Amino acid sequence: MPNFLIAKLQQFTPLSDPDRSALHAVTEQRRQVEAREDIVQEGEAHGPMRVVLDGWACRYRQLEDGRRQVSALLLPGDLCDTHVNVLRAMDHAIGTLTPVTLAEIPRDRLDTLVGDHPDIGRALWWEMLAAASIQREWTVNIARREGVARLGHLLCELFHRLRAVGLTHDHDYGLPLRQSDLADALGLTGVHVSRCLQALRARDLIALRSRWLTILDLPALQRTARFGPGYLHLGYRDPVRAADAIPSPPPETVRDEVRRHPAR
Amino acid sequence: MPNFLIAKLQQFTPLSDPDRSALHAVTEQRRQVEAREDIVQEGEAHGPMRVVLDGWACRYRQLEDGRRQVSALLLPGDLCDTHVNVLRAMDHAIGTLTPVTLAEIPRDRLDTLVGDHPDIGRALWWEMLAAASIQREWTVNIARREGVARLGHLLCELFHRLRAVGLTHDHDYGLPLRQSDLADALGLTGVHVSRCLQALRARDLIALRSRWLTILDLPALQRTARFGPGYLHLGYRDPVRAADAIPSPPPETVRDEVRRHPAR
DNA sequence: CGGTTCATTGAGATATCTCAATGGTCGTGG
DNA sequence: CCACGACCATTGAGATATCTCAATGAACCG
Repeated sequence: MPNFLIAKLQQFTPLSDPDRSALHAVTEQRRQVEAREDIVQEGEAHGPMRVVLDGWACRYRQLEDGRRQVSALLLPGDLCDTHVNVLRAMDHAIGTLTPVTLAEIPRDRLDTLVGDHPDIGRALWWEMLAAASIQREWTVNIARREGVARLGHLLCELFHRLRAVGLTHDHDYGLPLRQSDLADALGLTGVHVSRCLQALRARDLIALRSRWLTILDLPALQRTARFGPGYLHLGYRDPVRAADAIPSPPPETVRDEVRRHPAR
Repeated sequence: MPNFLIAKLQQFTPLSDPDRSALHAVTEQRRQVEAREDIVQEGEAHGPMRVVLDGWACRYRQLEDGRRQVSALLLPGDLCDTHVNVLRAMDHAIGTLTPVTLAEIPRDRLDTLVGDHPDIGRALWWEMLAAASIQREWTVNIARREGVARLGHLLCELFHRLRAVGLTHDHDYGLPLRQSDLADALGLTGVHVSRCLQALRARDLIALRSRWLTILDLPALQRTARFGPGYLHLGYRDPVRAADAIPSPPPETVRDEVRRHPAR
């Protein structure tokens, strides 16, 4: 499996060979988590720095009435806890959506890593700020766009973020979420997400079958979603995807596809 | 005027005398900005680190259709740009809501400040992470709570944040926003905010007159808004407000009040 | 005093929700 | 290989929250 953390950080700066092997070394310690389990629970104290190396996870808060709100989607290469030792307790939980491979980097190793490799430190800084920017954009998206555009916006965002780590194939990508997950992320209902998806399909903007999304007309989708990629702060500078991360082809049969993603 | 940056950072750790005077020194360079002007515009490159020393500002994005969404409210003591030199361009604008006093700290002074005063560095870290947590909570609030609760939640948040810097008086505070500003922050319409305010008034939870908010029953308001202060990561450890920041009394006449706040 | 800005109110339009029923797909066990 | 159950997506129809537009009212300002 390619190292998606490296792929991601290289979106910010090209890293040297020593940088890359240091990152490889530091992500060797891994942990598998099943789908639909918590990685970190609300109220928990801080632990090591965790990185999602494969699979999808999310930050979420469970509301009193049983509904939940996902406040961020964590894709391969994303960091779980930027909140170093500073905050006492997690104010939200992190849970998996698919089976996830996690790297756990002890704080002291992280410190020496950043000390020895300033470019990595800067790239981690960038990742934090980009994540904050995404969070702001979610606020805007949820607050101001109606269902269809809101959903389209998320699908565009995921496309660009996945492309940055080499997890797209043309205008396709594996989308291992069910509609209720999308609803939790968008502040909508599962039922309504279903209808919004229909609307996007009816306009020939997307096709979604068996957890595989095809964007049929990216410019048109971005237009209807009023999506601009600037807030992602991605460079696509060194398109790592060819070299370091090979995307899977679109599925031939449903069964094959589902098996391959995202456990791979 | 008390230094609200110091008041705020002391919510995280008590600072030593040298720390405090270093902060005083570094915030001496000030700038006044009129109400309803931009401090930083979208697309602008990074500048010095800016701190709101007095008055209210907000992060916002202007949408194509003329509406705008406020993604964060910046109160006295809050930082404008955490995005150090890392990101190329602002993905949102920062504008004032009232007249604002700004401190502008050049990057190199910031670096030496943090180098010489590690506690300040840690406190700035904390401020960043707390801001990110607030941003997540806004996502949840806007996505999942209906108008009345959503508005109540914001009013509770502002109460706690203002109290942390000593800008409350009992259960009152100056709220220099018009209803359309609240609407922009909440993802609602001005009209609807008006109705939600009526609802809160009708339940005897708040009183709001001439930019002064009185919370008549904080526990009840927090209950109906399902507000929990944990995500603010405030300690109230060293209640600086008595020592370093004197809140203004509630207004006697409308005219007096409006003059005093927040220009002071 | 008249103008400007903001808040309030009313009434019809729309987006989204809720609840309940139906249908599809996949895995499992006989 | 089929039948069943589990899980998820789809559809329909009525309920509700919020929006839009327009009119009125209140406060303040010069």
